[in-house]
Amino acid sequence: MSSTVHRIDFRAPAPRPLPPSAPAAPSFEVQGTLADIVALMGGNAQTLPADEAREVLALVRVHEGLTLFHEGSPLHSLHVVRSGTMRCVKLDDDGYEQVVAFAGRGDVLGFDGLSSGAQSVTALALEECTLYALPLQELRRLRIRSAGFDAAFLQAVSRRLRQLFESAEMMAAVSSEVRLARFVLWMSSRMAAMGHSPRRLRLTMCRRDIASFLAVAHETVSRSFGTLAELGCLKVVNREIEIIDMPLLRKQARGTRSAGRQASTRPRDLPPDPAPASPWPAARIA
Amino acid sequence: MSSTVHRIDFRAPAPRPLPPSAPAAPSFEVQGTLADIVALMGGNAQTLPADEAREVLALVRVHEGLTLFHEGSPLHSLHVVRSGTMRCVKLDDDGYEQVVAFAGRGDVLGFDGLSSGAQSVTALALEECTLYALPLQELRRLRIRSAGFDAAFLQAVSRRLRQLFESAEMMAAVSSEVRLARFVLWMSSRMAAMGHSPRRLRLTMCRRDIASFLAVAHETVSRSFGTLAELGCLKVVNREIEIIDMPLLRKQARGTRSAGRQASTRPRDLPPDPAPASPWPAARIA
DNA sequence: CGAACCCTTGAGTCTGATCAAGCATTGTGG
DNA sequence: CCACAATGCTTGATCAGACTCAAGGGTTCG
Repeated sequence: MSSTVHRIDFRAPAPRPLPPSAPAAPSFEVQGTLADIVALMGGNAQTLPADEAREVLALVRVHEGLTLFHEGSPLHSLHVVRSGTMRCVKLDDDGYEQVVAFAGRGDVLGFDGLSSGAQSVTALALEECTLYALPLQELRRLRIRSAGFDAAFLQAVSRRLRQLFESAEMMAAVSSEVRLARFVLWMSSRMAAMGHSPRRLRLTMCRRDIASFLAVAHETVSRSFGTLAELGCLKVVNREIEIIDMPLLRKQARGTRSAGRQASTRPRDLPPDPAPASPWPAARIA
Repeated sequence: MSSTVHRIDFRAPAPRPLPPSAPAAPSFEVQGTLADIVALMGGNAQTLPADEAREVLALVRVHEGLTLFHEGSPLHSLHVVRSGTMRCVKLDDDGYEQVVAFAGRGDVLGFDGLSSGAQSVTALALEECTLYALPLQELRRLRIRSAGFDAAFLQAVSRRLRQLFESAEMMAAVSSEVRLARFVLWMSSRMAAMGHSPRRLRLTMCRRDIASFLAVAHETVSRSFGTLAELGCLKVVNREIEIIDMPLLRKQARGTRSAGRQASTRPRDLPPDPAPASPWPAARIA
């Protein structure tokens, strides 16, 4: 301990090349309506007046592997993912990168840069993606023009914020196996929210990305997948995941103190009184 | 591995008692103006029309240890911290709690619940706190009435979002020592942003809270503090932290491959070409 | 076919979680 | 005012989960 000199950085993700400096020249397509994006963000498109609903918005297409925007670059527009998955990374001082989020359909990108005027993460496409581009000026105009859009927008940002809390919960301590189980469940619920089957996932990111996101080594991700498969929770073939036993998977995702002694389970500073059942409405987080 | 049965959950935080079911009866005080809260959230209060600036807003006071709201409870109002520090936790299925954020002056609480209509975390006061209470209806009214408020509000939410990315970066992998170093720097920059000295910190949370937040054991936090002190970065006396050698601390907060061999430093999939200097504006994240 | 990745598996080492005491502080009640 | 209990903080010893290093199959692509 005293000789920190020898400390080796065992940060999970292996080094990545500097992003393929492709300045990302996404092709624009004039498509999409206000009704579209409102629904996308979780608002109620029905309530939009007809004239608003027909407003046309710009769409951007980003090809696999390309960068939509770079950390530190000036913030011109927000983006809302319409299809595909984006990977948000922060560049470490050493050039290592840390995956801080995966953004899918309905997620807002760039909002976190509003307060500083610069992007706080780099966003790359894990697969072919289409996104609504909302120049800040346009954003303001829309929010003023359409109360429905404004509400939906806030909804989307709120969802994003909650997602980050959830991912904090994922990365929080616990063993790597539990972390991965939670990750799979998270992906599953996202799939479900998009109308897809919650049991069959096609991961769009490689092991290393998952590893970086969960803050473990990519070899550990492999091994944990293996373990979960052995347990009968999953069937794993490369990036194809099938959830075999959902309850078991959930169980794995929990504290996993499972069988055996649970001696120290009792909160050690439990007050003398019997502490009645939880006095507030049970949390109903995913 | 095959026998996960024996896996022990080594999640960092020790068990906590169920929150002191105190229903938190905060005392209300009629204080605070719109100009106040706008400045607090990072907006420009100067630009507010005089009549708007004088709008009076409700303040809530929460005493140390008390709960402002519980995870899962219906969302009535957002809150903006004016003084003090709040601790945001998520309750694990087993009753363990995970600290997901510390909220200080200017931070918005509850916004993440907007999309679901329920609080997604529990908020407790680490010390005596005062907060602006913004009932949702009031919030909408203010946003419509005052463009300045609206802008400031978005700013604050944006800041919060970025903070979460930053804390993701903190928890991300790396050794516990590095994590703690980053935590201290983070606290320091927060102090600086509030006009306080960035070298002298009075931590408002106990070791266990830090441990939970960073996803390590509380003993490890102690040891890491010790190590950083030995290295000459810090002086630590209980919750009083003095940063002695800021550059050294920063260095510790980095990848910390420090001296010795740095063989594998070269990104292993560096493209054949010499890869010129970073093509985009250097990231300037704290 | 080779190059470049991605994924998996193995062996060895080390950080950090656990369990267990010990001080230091605080505050409560006799 | 002083003991006693309750917490918070620190330190030690032990053990195992996970990181690193290394190497081998599988794919995809030019």
